[in-house]
Amino acid sequence: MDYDPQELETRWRRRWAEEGRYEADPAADAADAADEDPTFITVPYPYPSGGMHIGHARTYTVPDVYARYRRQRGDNVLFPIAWHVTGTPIIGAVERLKKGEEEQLSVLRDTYNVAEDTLQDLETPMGYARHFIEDHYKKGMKDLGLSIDWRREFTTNDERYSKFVTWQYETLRDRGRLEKGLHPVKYCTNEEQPVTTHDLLEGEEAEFQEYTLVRFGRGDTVVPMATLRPETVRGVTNAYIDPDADYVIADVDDEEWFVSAPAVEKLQLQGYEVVPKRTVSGEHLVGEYVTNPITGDDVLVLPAEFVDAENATGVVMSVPAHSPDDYVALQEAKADDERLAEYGIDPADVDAIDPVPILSIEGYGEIPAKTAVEAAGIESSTDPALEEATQELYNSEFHQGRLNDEYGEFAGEVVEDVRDRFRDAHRETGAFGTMQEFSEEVVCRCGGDVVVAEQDTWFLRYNDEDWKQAAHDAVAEMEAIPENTRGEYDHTIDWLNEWPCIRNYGLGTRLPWDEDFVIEPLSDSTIYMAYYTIAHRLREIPTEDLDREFFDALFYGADAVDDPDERALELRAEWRYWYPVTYRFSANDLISNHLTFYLFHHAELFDTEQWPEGIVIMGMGLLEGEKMSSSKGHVVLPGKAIDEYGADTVRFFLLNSAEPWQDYDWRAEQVASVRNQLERFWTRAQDVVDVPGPEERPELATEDRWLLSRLQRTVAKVTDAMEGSETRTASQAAFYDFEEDLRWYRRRTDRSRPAARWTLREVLETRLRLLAPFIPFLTNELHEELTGTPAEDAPWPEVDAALLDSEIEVAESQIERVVEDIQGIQQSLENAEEDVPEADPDRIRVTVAADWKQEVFATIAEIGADQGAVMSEVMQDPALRERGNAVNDLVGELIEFARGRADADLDALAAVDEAAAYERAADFLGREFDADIVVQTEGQDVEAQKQAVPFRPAIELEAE
RNA sequence: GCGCGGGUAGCCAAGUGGUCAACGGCGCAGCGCUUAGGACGCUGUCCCAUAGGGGUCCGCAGGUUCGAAUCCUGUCCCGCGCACCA
Repeated sequence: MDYDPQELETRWRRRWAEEGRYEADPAADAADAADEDPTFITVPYPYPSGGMHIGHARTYTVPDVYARYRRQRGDNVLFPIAWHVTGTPIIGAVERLKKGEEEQLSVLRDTYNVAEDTLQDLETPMGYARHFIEDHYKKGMKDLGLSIDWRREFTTNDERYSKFVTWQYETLRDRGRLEKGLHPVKYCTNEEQPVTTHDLLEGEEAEFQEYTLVRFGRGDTVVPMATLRPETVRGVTNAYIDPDADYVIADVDDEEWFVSAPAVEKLQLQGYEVVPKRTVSGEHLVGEYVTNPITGDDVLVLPAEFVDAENATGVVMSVPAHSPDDYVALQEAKADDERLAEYGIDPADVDAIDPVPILSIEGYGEIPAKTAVEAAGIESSTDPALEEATQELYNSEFHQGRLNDEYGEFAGEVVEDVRDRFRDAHRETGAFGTMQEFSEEVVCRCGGDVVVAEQDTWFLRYNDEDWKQAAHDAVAEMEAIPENTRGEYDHTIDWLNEWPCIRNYGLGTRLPWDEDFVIEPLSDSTIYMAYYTIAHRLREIPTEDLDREFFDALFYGADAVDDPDERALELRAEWRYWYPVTYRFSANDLISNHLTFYLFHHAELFDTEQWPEGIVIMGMGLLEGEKMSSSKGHVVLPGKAIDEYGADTVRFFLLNSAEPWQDYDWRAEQVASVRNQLERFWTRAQDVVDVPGPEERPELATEDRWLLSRLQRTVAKVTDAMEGSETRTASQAAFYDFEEDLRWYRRRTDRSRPAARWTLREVLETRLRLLAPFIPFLTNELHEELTGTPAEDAPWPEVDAALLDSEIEVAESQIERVVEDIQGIQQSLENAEEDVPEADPDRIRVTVAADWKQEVFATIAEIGADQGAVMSEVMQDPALRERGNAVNDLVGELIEFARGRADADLDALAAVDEAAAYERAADFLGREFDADIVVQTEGQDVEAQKQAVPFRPAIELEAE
């Protein structure tokens, strides 16, 4: 029968669905259930804001392979899936669709093949989600043959799920892990509401920057200067303002402030009470003096066009000693008496301004900005090198600059270490304020300006020390695969601050005590693995019964509430049966948020024994060496790949091309080659199925025993690899590596022998079981043909120690070695310019080393690769002593050979009867080289022309 | 800047102290099989070599060791993540 993956895969899919093959439940008998150690595998639920591509296929196939492996090992395995729809991406996608945005339509039509008459179904968020769930993810997952328990699926917008999340957040609040506070958000001044990155036209990369407002004063009016370098306040020599821009004098809280007009709204949005009183041009302040709140010095305000009134307060302080920008600006101001005079400034006052250094740094002079400007040869503020010089000096000063003595308690410290403390100290005294601003311009899709607003929000207190400690404990107790990711969790835990966990709009669960807000996606997905264990049975319970007490009873037991709901206690048994999660498989970029949140929340809400047992990190996918991108159409859809190659090929490629945590690259050429290999495997397996061998195990030839021994090694290696989720190593060993052994076996032996047929059948059955997690369709089919049972229902193979035979393996590798040596000699002879008849020999003479040489090797195998010890042992033997130097040379050579080999291998080698091994292989060697093979022993039959050494027989090619 | 990963033959890629001129795949070449092609099998694919050999080699430069692709130091280059975005 030809390999027809479409046909056979369709059949198995139907069978699995009809049988409910992967629906997992605790054992009916409670006592049995208590004994079991079930396996619970999870993977982050997909976000159906678009279709599924081949990268997703791998994300879900890796856990599937592990799940299938554990099932064959006899575990009860639960592998569930659900759908994450929380937040704004789906809403945003629907809105772009409804607006008829070309790019969005193109992604839907061209990349994801959405039919025209289906598009209207996508115009509601859940309609949109449902389309991608059903037609893409679910279909793709079923086509791939994922062993998912489909009864448990849900979406994060379901009302019962919301009840669960409600319980979670009420519990967290009661435990003091939630806190109300202010938080900077992106806010569209046109739409008058917060916006997300997806809503932006420009400035997606913009970062929040926290400016310090240094409260300079002019009389009773505060003139707040915005700076990112508050520690330079003692170096301020003057200020700059845009003389032509609009500024306002306003009441801010209980004071009068002077700020740029655009700053008014920003300050209002950031929690300041601002009432503008009158608008003036910047010129109003030019030529005036303002007072430095730290030093008490009065400094002159100069006009400057480079000041951007759109940024922060529109008034900046000048620190010419440390800012190349300011230094150059000051030079230019000094040089332009005319302009100063226009503004009524006495040029002499400006001339008198000298840079005031406030920190020292190696490699620069007393005035670092001067050094930098002069070194770069900058003469004008328009010189592009100025920006570079500024950046470089800024960096150096930040990491190496030490504050001068006038900084008192802060003196001598490096800026990097002292800036925040210095700033905080002056905030407390009231000299400094604060204001948030973006690092670049941000524009909303509606065209409105986006600014930073401080908004009331609820935070998760990931900064609580005791919570961090609990999360660290969770990391310490779990298995991190690969192990080098462990540090990343700890690092993230240390670095994580309070996390705003609500948004103004989006799908998902409302904040229980304030319906205006919705819990954001990374915060409503931290313990939902627990929900899987009960999802299917929760449907029988009316939503209104799913209150706080219900879940308290479910998760904390009968004693946790006064009158526990019986149904909750039943579900509790299910939860306790499956929990904790054995492995969570996830992408490495989720360590810095989702996975660490997962640990935090488990550490807080559940007992130690319910904490995650392990996390396996998965690598990224490339497509033909490049990043996948659905907007560019640079994706492969699983459906298309499965149509083209079959699901087994897709699975095998995804699992075999790299370990789960390594990056992989989908290359059509390689995939096609995998398909080819599977087809060949199928064809050869059919041969074995079609020509059955003897029922009972016959007398086996050496080659058969060799192959079976290799098979045992393969079983050991594959099992070991699977235990560590090394799917590449495992599938490589079971498929390709063993294929090499088979190739040798086919070459080496007569496969029509009954013993060979029996052996090949044995080998096939074992390999089908080893490969079943990877290519379940094909292996099920063949294993059923072979034995009557699908491979997945057969137990995982175990190493049969009786079939392991190191001696045979070692002897066989000697045969390989002889073949290679003969080929090497032939090659060398063929290199000759003239024809050498021996290159095509009629007779090959293989001479085995004399017995005394074998004895010397036996001594080495016994004692080890120690020249001195071996020599003194060997010299005890008078016969050997007689040979003197020859023995010494031989020992040296053999010790070289033995060094680095395991003792067990040396013992196996010592046990080999070389002559007998070559004699057994003589027919084979004769066929290989089309020559007569003569095996003889040195000193016994004839003396060879060349010296033989144990495991390196003398080989002589002879032509008639 | 902080954290992680990586640089191996034309390409992909295995290899963490000796069994390494370095697994395997792709590509290329020769031979066999075949009407032909494909598939399959065998052989070769850094340089030199008329007997299984020698030389050079694993980003670069040093070092440790009897011995290094593998360990250490320095250096260059590349990829990924760094938050309120799922």
